[in-house]
Amino acid sequence: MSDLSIGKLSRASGVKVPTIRYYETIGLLAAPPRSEGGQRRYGKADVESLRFIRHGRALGFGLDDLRALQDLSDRPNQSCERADAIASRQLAEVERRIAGLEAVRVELARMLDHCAHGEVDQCRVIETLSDHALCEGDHAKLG
Amino acid sequence: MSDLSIGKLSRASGVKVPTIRYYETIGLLAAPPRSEGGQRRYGKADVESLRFIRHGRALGFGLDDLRALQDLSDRPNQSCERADAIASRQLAEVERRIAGLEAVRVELARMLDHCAHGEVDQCRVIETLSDHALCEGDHAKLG
DNA sequence: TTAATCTCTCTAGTCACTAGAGGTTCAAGC
DNA sequence: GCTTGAACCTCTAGTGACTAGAGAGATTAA
Repeated sequence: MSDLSIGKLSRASGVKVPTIRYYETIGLLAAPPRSEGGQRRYGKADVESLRFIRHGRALGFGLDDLRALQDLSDRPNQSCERADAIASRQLAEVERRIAGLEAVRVELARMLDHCAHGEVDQCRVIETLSDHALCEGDHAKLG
Repeated sequence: MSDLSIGKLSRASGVKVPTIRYYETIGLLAAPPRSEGGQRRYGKADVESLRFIRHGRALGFGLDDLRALQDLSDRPNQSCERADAIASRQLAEVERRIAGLEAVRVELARMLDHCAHGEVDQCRVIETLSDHALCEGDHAKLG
């Protein structure tokens, strides 16, 4: 009802203009009505919707998950089991990534620590990278 | 000299066949000689090269960084200042990501913890996502 | 020789945007 | 009412680092 242009919606929601249009093309945000000249006109519900998405993205949810969570929030009488499941999976994924990055952090720090800051042929940084045996398998994919 | 096919190189290095070809197209791995029938034939140096790359990727380095580090390791008499700089930047980046993910982990855990496991309209998970005010700004981009 | 496996190139798809070209509409000031 | 400049439109292509698949040719073991 408040008749926002895409630029105003962008400022109100913190989501960039091209990103809003992108969300529309993939069906994550409903296509709004248009002005006579063909420009998009949004209402307050769209601000909420985009904030929801933005917050979810900041928490690392994929757009598919956010679509599912949006669908759930539109049907308030359902069990929130599915929402829980999605969030739990995301938490597990985040924990997995933290663990991976932590291992990486340790190895990078050790590399830098042991480097004598001399010439390349004695450089721990490059040496460590070359010598995969020193680390084989102890750091997972970072996703 | 050991005349490996791309499949054997793949098994020896732990890098998938299409990825090896991809590295060749972007100039990260040198184009090898070919058999009479046109198939790629590799030597031991390629195994080393791919292990170097694989280890670097596992540590989160981008392919451009790995190209730079490769170049450095080919010129052993240079100062390793640049290698140090690249690794330091990477360490900082990893630490930034860990911090971001840690904030995300805390919020996801709180969400799930407070969820009464009832219906969607009382669901903390969806509520928290909707209510961006609860978190505004306290978690950075995850990169 | 034959069959199975491997390898070849090429194109297109992934995710979640981002950038740019080239053109149209809107809103504010005069 | 007119002008100007910002905002808006669509469309295509690019990002990083691969991954998937089609359709054809090469290699190798029995």
